[in-house]
Amino acid sequence: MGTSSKHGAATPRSLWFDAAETDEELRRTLTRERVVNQALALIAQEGVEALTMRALGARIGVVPGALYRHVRSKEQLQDLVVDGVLAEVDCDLDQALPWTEQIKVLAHRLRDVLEDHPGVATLLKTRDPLGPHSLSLAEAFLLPLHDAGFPHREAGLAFFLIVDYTIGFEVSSSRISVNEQRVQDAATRERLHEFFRSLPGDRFPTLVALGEHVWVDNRDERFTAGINALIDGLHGAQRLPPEYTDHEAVSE
Amino acid sequence: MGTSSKHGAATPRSLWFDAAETDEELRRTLTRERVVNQALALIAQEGVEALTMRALGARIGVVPGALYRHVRSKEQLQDLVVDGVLAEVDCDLDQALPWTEQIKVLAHRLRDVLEDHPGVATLLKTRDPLGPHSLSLAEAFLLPLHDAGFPHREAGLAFFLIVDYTIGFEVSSSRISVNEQRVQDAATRERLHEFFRSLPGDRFPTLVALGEHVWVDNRDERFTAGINALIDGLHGAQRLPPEYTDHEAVSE
DNA sequence: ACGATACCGTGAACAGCGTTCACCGTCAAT
DNA sequence: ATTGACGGTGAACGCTGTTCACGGTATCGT
Repeated sequence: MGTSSKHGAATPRSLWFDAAETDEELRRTLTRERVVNQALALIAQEGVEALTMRALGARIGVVPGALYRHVRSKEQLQDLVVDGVLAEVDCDLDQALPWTEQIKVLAHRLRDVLEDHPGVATLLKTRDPLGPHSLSLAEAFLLPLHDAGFPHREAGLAFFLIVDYTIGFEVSSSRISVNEQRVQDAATRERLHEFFRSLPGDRFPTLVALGEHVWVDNRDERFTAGINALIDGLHGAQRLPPEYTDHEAVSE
Repeated sequence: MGTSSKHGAATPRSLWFDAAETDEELRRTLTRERVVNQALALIAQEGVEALTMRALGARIGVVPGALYRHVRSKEQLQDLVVDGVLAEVDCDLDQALPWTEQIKVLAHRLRDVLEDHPGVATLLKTRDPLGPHSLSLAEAFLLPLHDAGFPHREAGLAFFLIVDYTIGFEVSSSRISVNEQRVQDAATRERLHEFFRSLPGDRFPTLVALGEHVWVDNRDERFTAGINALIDGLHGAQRLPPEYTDHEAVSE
């Protein structure tokens, strides 16, 4: 199995089983696991854009090129980081709860973990999650949906709807960076409100009226309300005929 | 907010009114407008990651540094590109339609435009859409919501819910790939299905059962179903008491 | 126990990136 | 006709991801 390093045909399995040989690798100073852990630590401390092969090498005390013995590319490293973060999501659910509650709990757990690792959501959107823990999470989402009676296709749709929203929400609302100012900075927010007030009221009547109430730092509320609305929509769609999605006239 | 980088100041207005002096700039060979247009063309032809100051300069027939006479940084260029794309969204709505339909139409228009400019959605998630056309779009979304009776805060929540989902969807689904190849490719999709079948069935029972039905290339269907569910959820929430979002127990 | 061998970090290099800046030509205004 | 600002040039700086020949080291077969 250890021989699968170079021409491994690069099926998704490579992401999967390569790390299984932890027995021998434990004694070595530099392992793939250590590289990924240090990458996570680096991201936690300095943000996701500080994840640089050189910076990571320096942090571990190794020349940049050495990392390539354990990781095929920076992209793969990012995949591994993503999966490492997703591993923190607790996928155990109380199956006695209604499916709507189970999904809500899981979505909130996912968001909390992403919140703890700012910037990682960005990676999640860029790469796609086929690592073992990503799949465990998918399984955890799909099971309640399936048990609730969603047919295969609809369960898939609902799954993507929830996950896309959760990740997308986190990507867009958590753009922070360490040095740059975020909206919850009071001064910046005040400038933003002033900006809205300065807009031409004839062109953006609703916007200037609602502006200060819209661009506020109420991310928790936004996410909770979003997930609730979304799941309510799914709940309603569940009891409708399968032709439910056929509002073709909409997309003109 | 991410629009201003280091030298503070730089209120959002800069994005707005800088380009207002088009009178004199028209006769010059290289204008900000031309730079942005060429950037859009470059992205359309070679993808968003091909947008490089050097490549853009070469395409225009100019040394890279020359671009900085018209654009403060690559970040600002990206902001301008985003706003240029958003300008293509038709914001006129038939106010006779129910608000749900208006929002659906608008969301679909937004998605269609983003679909026409692959990769731009990525920029949208990274930068803050505060350009004039971004604001027009926000206005177009907020008006029907406001008219439908959503209070300020709830209109804002609904607006972000819809926009976050639409953009997030486009970001994540426009580049689903396995080892760099898109899922559209039938062979790759077959490999993906095979991958799902190869998964340990005891760990991912639902996943292997639904796998082939979940990861399929039905993005149009996914988006339509998602938007419908989402708006139905909003529609339902509209008639509920404001304490509606207080399922605090959910986030454990 | 010894030599072969596979492993793995080193150091240097390459190509490309965004960005800056002194320089100088061209054009508009005085 | 002189001045002066504007704007493109070319070269450089410091950064990035990635590759590769070179050794040293630890393991394995005999």
